[in-house]
Amino acid sequence: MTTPESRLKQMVAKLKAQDLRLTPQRLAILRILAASEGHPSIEEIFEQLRGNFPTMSPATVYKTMSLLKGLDEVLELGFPEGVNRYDGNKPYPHPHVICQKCKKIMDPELGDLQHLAEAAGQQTGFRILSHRLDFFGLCPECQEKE
Amino acid sequence: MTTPESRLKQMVAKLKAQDLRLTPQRLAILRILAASEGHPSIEEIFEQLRGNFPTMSPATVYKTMSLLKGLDEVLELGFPEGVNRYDGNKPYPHPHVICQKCKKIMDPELGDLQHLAEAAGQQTGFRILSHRLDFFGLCPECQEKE
DNA sequence: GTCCGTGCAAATGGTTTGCACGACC
DNA sequence: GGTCGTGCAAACCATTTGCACGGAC
Repeated sequence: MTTPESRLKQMVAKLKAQDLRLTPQRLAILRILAASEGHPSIEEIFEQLRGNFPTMSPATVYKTMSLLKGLDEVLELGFPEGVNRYDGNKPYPHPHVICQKCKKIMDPELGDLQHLAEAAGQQTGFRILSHRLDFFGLCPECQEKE
Repeated sequence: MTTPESRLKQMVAKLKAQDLRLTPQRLAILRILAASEGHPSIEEIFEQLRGNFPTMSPATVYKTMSLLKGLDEVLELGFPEGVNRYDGNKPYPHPHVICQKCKKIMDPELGDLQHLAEAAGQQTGFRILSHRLDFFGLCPECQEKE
């Protein structure tokens, strides 16, 4: 089990190792990512930062998330018909369960998909490098409201 | 094994059953979808149609694909960082293998994911309704060119 | 003859980019 | 002090939408 504190240290260490600057804005974003149980959007992160950084721009959040993605310190979940979501706790591919109504996202534990990836690679001749598995449905709260 | 002809008939029947009009443009799009082994984009479909329909507009292709998606006669694969792709042969969720370089898409046969969907639903309390599984990597041709 | 579908053009909206000032190291 | 990061605004671009004409039934 990774704690928010240790996760934060990991990310800070990664930045320093790359000679990247640890600005107050970046540190604040890292704190949110390390502490967040959910899968925040750019907008949500931006709103949390506005209080402490009145001049904060969404562009800075976009750029920081792009940077962290390049360092493999955050997993980006892009959605063609919606807003991107980010996972700073498990920055590697893993399955997600997504509510079609309220957009809540959870992480089920399903074991790994290694055997599926190997089968897919063998059948097609592809060298498989990554994957994404999303389940779509209704969360318990949205089921009740139906 | 479904043939292009029978697949075309299925789609035409679905349109008629809904009292939707079978225009020459729609018929041409259905033909392309039924015959296509690949996973064409709107642009690719549009280009194939230009010859026969000089006045054809991309908007018509977009609207038709949206219509077919609503009828469950085509599977839309949306990509946040790229162009949507469409599968008219298997209009239900199934795994895909995608080349990161040339964007080729293939369908591996991996058995169904029913047990994974059930496990995900039980763990999270979600009612699972759909899913998407993509494997990303390099196709044989793009591996050689590295 | 009616209503739906087509096709042009304009709008949409999350994300990206350019650029100049300011701050981290 | 030099360079990188921030933040404003403008650009981007696939997709969606509005609207009026024309064709399917």
